[in-house]
Amino acid sequence: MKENKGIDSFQYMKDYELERIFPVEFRKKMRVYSFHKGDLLFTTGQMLNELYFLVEGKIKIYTLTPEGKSLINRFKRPLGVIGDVEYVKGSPVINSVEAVSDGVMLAATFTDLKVLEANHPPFTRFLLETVAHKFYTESQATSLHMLYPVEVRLASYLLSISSDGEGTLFHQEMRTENLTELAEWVGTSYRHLNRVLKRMNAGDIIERLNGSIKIKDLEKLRHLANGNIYE
Amino acid sequence: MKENKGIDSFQYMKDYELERIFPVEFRKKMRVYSFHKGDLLFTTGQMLNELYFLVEGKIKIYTLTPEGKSLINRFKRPLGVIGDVEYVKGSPVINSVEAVSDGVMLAATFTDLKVLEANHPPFTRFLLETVAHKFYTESQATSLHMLYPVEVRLASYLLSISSDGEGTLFHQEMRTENLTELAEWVGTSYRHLNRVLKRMNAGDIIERLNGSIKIKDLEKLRHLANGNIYE
DNA sequence: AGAGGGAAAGGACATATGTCCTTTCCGGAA
DNA sequence: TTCCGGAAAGGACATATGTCCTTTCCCTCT
Repeated sequence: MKENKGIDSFQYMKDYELERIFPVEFRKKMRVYSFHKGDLLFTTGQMLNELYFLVEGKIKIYTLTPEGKSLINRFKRPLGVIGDVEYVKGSPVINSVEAVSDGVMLAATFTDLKVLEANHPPFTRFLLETVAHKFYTESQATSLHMLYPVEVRLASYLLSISSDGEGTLFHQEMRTENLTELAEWVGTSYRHLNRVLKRMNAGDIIERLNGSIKIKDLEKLRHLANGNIYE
Repeated sequence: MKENKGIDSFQYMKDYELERIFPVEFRKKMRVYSFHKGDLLFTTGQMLNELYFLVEGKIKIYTLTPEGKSLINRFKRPLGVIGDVEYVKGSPVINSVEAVSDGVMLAATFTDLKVLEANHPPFTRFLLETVAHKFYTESQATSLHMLYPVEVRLASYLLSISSDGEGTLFHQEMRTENLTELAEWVGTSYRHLNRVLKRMNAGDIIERLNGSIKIKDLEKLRHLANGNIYE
């Protein structure tokens, strides 16, 4: 990730309604960074001195254990805030962050932000809402993970990414970029994920074609997920 | 839980440094409730209209599944804040709350708080710090739960409650109020907890006497916990 | 078309954890 | 002291999940 002065940060701030929380003078102090797919953006334990706003692209937040196991905590798309908890607590980075696609982030230093907070309450309020939402999501996820088997979590996941707006609800097709990643997301091993997928396949709940997963029976899936849904 | 006008809320506010976040005029609007051991204080799904401050006693926050399984998310002692996320998000209560002992809570209505926020930034800041810390803790717990077996979580728990301040570190004795509760806390079944305890016992890591657990080998325990520790 | 590499699928076996019961133990009520 | 009930301990068996490998499949490059 590196600074990119050629990008118009003001447009992004307008698009994502950051103007309300950042006064004009403040906006000028912010920096713009761009990154590429696969970049390791932040690492557990590292100290931050800037708060970041994801305004373009997709990133994933994950935990690495000393033994090398990895668990994806969540994905983020614009508008995502990175480093909020670290800013408030003054603690080192909790989870590692990796770019899933190319993207852009805006940044403001902690020092500037502290000054801003002193004169501009809306920013603190914004942070509060952000963190509250993160907590809420995390809390739901914890319960889901602790109380139900992989099958249920997988069903929830499939439901949450199947855009169920229209009537063309059925036979949704969603190519999983990568089964390994999916496994890390639901918090299980690749092997086991495969096993559960096979079971769902046998139960005519989904259909697997060339590595893609097609939902065949939304009702059964809902029944499996048992009311649980991500986010 | 019921209102108790006989209790001096001002003393509590002084003790827990709430005076900084609540101006004098505001303090008068706050109510005091007392509750008894075993009281069900809040239930999942319920709507709140007050924010609570635990100033006396101990409570537990837990999740109940439709199937009746239960998972303890955390315990709280003074000063604990209850309803912060619900206040910010305007959402129904996430987890149920039960009194573990008799206790006292102060309360302020959401309506009053919104007015307060508009004129008194320190309160918003306080909430932000509270929620950030909750998120941090929750996040650690999630990783621990997802990535390690019960044995590790149990070791972490035992370490976290063994006050390791003095030199009398060894042979700490801590009577688990209740093994069932401990099981819900580490997120496993009573049976399995028992099994793991037995294994630790056989490994001379702990010693079980009349339902109490005595730590025999702190080093082994640390090794098991593998650097993970609650809170 | 042929070769090679990485992801997908799955077999075999071990471990972790859950469920259902039965047996012990211990402290309080009679 | 005796009896009883709830909590502690643990046996037996089923299920969930992990680990280590091997086999298939595609896709791409040559």
